[in-house]
Amino acid sequence: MDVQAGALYRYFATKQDLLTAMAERMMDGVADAAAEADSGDWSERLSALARAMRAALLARRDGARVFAGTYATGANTLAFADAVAGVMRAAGFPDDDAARALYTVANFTVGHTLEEQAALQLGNGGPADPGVLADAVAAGTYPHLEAGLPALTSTDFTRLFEFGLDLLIEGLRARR
Amino acid sequence: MDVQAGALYRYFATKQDLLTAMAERMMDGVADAAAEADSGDWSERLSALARAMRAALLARRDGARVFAGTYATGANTLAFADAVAGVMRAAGFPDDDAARALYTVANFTVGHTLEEQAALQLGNGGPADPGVLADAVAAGTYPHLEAGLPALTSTDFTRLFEFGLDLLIEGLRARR
DNA sequence: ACCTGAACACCGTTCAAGT
DNA sequence: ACCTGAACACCGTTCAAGT
Repeated sequence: MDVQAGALYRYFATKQDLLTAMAERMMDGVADAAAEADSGDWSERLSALARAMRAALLARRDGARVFAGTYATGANTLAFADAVAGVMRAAGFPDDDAARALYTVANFTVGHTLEEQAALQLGNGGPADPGVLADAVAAGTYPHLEAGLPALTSTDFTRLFEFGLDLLIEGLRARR
Repeated sequence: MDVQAGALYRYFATKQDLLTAMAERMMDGVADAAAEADSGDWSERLSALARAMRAALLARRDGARVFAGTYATGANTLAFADAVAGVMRAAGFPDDDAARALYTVANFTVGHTLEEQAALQLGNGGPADPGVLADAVAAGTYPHLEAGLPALTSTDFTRLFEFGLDLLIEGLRARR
């Protein structure tokens, strides 16, 4: 914005408040992903919500860090949370499990995207480039990491996200 | 430490380096949790590693935030990663799935503990107390959140962590 | 009503000077 | 060898003064 930093204090009491408003803004429309899911299957609707949240965080520089650093309780964020819990309850899960599943999915999504965006910035001329991990593994004796190095240094974060999401959904299915 | 801030620059080139060293220090001994697990079952050994990591982050103020903000590739962190991948490979998972499972477990654990420590600090005279969520839900129309409010506002973070961990493990079992 | 510009306290970093 | 003290640039915040 073409404005001095101090001018923002007319609209937000503190920088935290500004960041919280930004987090709220990022979540705009994310809850709609459930209704837009192709099938009526609960697992597809849950996946759609998680993917929409990841996409929303990825759309802004440091989106995950901003979201993780705030305690957003705005309408968009609550609508998203309500949608996730709603999908779970409709699938037959008890109310408290639906609430816990919401936290698990959200925490995983934020944790994943936090790492994804951090890796993106390291690639963009940051202090440590991705080769650091390969070098560190080569320097020590980590047989299991060495075996998984292709997957560990892969930049296909979508696949990594889908892997974790699949684990959560299969875990939910087993508990149903 | 009884020392001026500037004195630390004899040991660390930048504050980031100091934080990375702190992250490394927190992970000291966490990898040993796998060997100390009661049973030889892979799921018990994996759970033990995840619990040990959460405990290590919880042991320090802002532990999760420090860990999430660094790109730690020290011996302790790599030993932990190698232990997780090792448990997975021994359980029969292919190398790349073992690597991805490591990321999923780590991202979930960091994401969960990040939120857990944030909530702890909000309780300690922070700007927003836990009642904020209840108030926000009461003000709007969020039927599914209302139904799950007891679980949503619970301070039993161990139970919440175990719930998510169980989902991941059952998801892994289904894929095995 | 809304912004600028200057000021303040604070923090990351540097470095000459002390011991 | 290791620390202090002062300095610098930068950032979050405040506020009087402008339009």
